[in-house]
Amino acid sequence: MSDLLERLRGRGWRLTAQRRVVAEVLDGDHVHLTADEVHARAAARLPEISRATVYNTLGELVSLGEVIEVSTDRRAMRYDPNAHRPHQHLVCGKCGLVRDVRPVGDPLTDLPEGERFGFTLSGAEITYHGLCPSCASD
Amino acid sequence: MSDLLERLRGRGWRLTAQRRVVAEVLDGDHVHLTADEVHARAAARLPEISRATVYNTLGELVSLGEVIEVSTDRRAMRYDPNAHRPHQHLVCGKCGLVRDVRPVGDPLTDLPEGERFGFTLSGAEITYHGLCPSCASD
DNA sequence: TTCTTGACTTGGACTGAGTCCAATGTAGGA
DNA sequence: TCCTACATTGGACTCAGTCCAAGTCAAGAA
Ligand SMILES: [Mn+2]
Ligand SMILES: [Mn+2]
Ligand SMILES: [Zn+2]
Ligand SMILES: [Zn+2]
Repeated sequence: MSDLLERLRGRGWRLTAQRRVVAEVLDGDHVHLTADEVHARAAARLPEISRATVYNTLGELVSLGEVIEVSTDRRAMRYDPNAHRPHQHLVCGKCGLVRDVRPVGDPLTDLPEGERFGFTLSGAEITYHGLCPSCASD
Repeated sequence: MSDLLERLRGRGWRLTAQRRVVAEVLDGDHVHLTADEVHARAAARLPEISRATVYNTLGELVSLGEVIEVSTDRRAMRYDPNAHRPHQHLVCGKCGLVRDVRPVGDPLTDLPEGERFGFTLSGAEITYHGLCPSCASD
């Protein structure tokens, strides 16, 4: 994650305490936090950080391609640091748990020419829905 | 569409003018309107209809399985009367045009056992992204 | 090391989408 | 025709996110 910060500094990013804690909070696997969750965790380390800065920083990380936005429900957008390896999402409909998954094959090839309506395709997003082990046994 | 209204009346639905115009507005193919678009079109026929009633009616149609909710962007939910035949969506990233598409195969079978994390799967939603013919030639 | 300055951060006002509710109206059975 | 449980209404409210003017500060220049 500090290699991330170095990379961004090389791209002209000013390294502030606020940006550092946001990057730290986003470290890990299967991380899909909302902006307010990021803010709460960042504020635990740096109490004066504002919501506006969290939104600014997340937006920059997204446009720099270091974080992707994922919407798993009709509520808040989630921020995912696993931007380097393409993947899809498996969501528990009861507790909201999100796992990164890699289906076999390229989703784009499943859409036959006759179903493309002349579009130029650029990508596909898949959300698998189900119940996680602990929610299934309730 | 009036067969829909009959079916719902058989299920104890009171047939009001408001519900009738909401159902009429949702008729057609490749229809994916936001609640406010439904409200605007319904109000053209029945000026006194309220936003609250449009939301109530759409919510009922969704829980009765007659309409599905689709979120194609980070903005408003869209309401899709094509609830009878399972399908996926192809979205133009520029103008927002949405087409119903049917990829080959069952998306669920593309997720190998080792990538299911013990979940009980219930469905998969795919959004294909691209540019429609007129946006691609700009 | 200090200076300078444009980039960064801040709190709070604002927006858009959606929910909730108490008061009012009405579909449809008796 | 009457009754009433169900439906509709406007407006207040919530939640996620955006915007802004004022204040702060990282980091290059000297
Ligand atoms: Mn992910
Ligand atoms: Mn559709
Ligand atoms: Zn669960
Ligand atoms: Zn287009």
